[in-house]
Amino acid sequence: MVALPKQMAYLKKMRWAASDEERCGVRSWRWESKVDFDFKQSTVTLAEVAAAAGVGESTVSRVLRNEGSFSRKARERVMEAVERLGYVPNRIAGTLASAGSRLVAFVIPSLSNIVFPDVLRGASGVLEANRHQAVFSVTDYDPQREEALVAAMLAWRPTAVMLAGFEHSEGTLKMLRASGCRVAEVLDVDGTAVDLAVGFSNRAAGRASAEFLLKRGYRRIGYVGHELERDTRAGKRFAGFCETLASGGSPLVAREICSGASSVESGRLGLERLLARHADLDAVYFSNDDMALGGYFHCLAWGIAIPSQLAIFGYNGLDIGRVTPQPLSTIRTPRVRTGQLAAELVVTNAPPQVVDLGFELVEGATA
Amino acid sequence: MVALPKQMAYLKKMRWAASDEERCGVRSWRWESKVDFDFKQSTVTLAEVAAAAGVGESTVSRVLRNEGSFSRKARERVMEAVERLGYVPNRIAGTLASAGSRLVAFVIPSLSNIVFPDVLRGASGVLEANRHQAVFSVTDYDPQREEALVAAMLAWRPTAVMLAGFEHSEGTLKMLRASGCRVAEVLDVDGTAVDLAVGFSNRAAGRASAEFLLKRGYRRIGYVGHELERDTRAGKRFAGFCETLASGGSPLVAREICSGASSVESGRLGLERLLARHADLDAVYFSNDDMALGGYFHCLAWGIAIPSQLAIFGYNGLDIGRVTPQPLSTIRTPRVRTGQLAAELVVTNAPPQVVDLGFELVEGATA
DNA sequence: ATTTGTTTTGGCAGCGCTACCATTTTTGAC
DNA sequence: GTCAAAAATGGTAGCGCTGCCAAAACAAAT
Repeated sequence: MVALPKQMAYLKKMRWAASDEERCGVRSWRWESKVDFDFKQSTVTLAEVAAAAGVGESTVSRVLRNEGSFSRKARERVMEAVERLGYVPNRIAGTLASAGSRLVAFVIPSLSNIVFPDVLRGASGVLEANRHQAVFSVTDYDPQREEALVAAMLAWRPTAVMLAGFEHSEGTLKMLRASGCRVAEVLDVDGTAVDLAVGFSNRAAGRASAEFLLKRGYRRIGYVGHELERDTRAGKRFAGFCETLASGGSPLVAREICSGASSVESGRLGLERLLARHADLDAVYFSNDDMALGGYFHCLAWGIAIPSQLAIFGYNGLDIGRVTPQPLSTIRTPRVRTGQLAAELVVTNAPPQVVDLGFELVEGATA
Repeated sequence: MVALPKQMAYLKKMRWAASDEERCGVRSWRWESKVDFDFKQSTVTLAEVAAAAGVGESTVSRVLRNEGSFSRKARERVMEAVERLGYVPNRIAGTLASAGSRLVAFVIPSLSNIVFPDVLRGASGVLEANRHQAVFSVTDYDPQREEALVAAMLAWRPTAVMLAGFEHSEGTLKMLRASGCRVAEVLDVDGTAVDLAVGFSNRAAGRASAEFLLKRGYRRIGYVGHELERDTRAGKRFAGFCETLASGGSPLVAREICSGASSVESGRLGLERLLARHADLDAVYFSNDDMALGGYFHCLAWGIAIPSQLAIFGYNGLDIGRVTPQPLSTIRTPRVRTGQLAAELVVTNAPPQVVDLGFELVEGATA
């Protein structure tokens, strides 16, 4: 059912361009398609191309895949026919016949958290260069959905499935193992891989952050994060962080967990709430850079001096953090590289392995 | 369908083992897989399930798709066999036999520009709810690549193809029209649609921004943008902006075009360069919020008072702009909704139409 | 019981392509 | 020319599933 919003509150606000067309409002109109409205697939098949070119089907197939041997003349005739008929190969049929889908499935927690688009971006280039294609779906950090989506993905007989981290339901793991396709678990190395894993240690990142803050002399340290049960990698960072703080003799003073996904706004609100309870903190660790930026903005807005009055530390190393008036202190992670490498391992059919790409601590100016 | 195992032990308490290996470096090791390293696809077929269940193939097919009629008993026997054998349906074969891929192809310019993940996010939910799947590839704003990628996508006989905007190569258009699959062009309405279009008017957004700035009394206005030939929607905004400025009697004073994609850093550098040439500007329009944030940070860092000394105006209405110390003045666009609606139109096989979802001007505090 | 109508079932022909193999044509060395 | 080796070609059997159809089983009404 097409649900066209009839009246949206925000539209009333303003009207522009009284002159010609009214563009700002919701508007919709029919457009007489030149396309035949009976949307059936164009049905030029390889057999038809073969007939048109006056060669056998096998020859057409070989020419099109540039594989096996065929004469220059055959090639020309085939290409001519392909062009003339507007033939588009059917990979569905091709895959069924040859058992090689060249499809790589991504089952990721979210598209809002820039981390995952980054991985997709890295992988996407490599896949394309190797004539593979990316399919994806979004779990919203829900293991149940992940399981259902993995099942759906496997139905496409992908070359590989890529998932975030190691925490999956038993059912998911079982399916993956039974599927026979490659599995790449990315963005973490703290756990047991099914097959391939590419990423970095979140726990170590948490520890490194704590160590840095301690070394800088901060002692009353707090944490602002988002839902940890869902984002298990953030949970691991937090655990590593607390661990090192504790063994350093300055255990975490307080934490504020914001419900929902991480966001700049959550970070800002989280810090506000945390400081309301503990005004004497001298440093705050955030679950990631988005959250940290929110904290940073809070401080800017309220005139809290950074880092003398309060230090801020994030995670991810987003580009934006390098351009803020004071560069954000954070840990930069090779997310794009993670996607690239995972894709490379998959397309080269590399043996099972875990690759730790490490991370880089960016000192910045906020801690 | 594969029965999904119930309990998930996915939250197997992670062990935060003591300080063992140093995780921060690059490291990689082999892991002895329990999976047979001959990665052949599991080969349980529907026929085998039928045999195991003691029913015909058709019955299995009907049960699995929950379509047509079958007895309760048949259902039970089939499900039991499916579970016991770990059968995963093969959609490749299913699609070939039934001509309905339930695949929606996205050919988008970029994953770095948050706009596109937003659209994907909106579409993704709707598609999933309708048992469709998203395939995507990235053109990097290159029409040639777009053409190649569309061709590759069409080989999967998708239900629909979604593209950004209306500017496509002749070849792309021809293929799309000939493909017989639905086409949705998103994020713009200023142009001629092939089939479906969902978005908002970039021209009008540019005009609205200019009108707003003029109304606020700014007269010496500049522009900082990124490569316009590539991002045609940004180009349309710019055109609309200049148009209104000119007809308002205060034509654009200067512009600074940064090479490469839009980014916070480009915005900062761009503003710096622009001000070096024209110190007397009283407002700057940016090609989008990322760029505008960069400009905002530049001002913060250099003590340029906003908006009294210099006004800043962006485009997109990113969340982050609402949380900066001064909320960013910008135009908020319904990107997620665009993805949703486009997906809805596609899955409901709605007639060809263009839907303008409008936009909202956010006054903010920077202009 | 018999008839009529309804539900359930299984067989099988493709879907469009590739893999394999057998056949034909070409090439090159004598 | 001849002959063996190599290159080029075409026929055809599936890949795993769904759609169609006829057959079988069951139910309801006489």
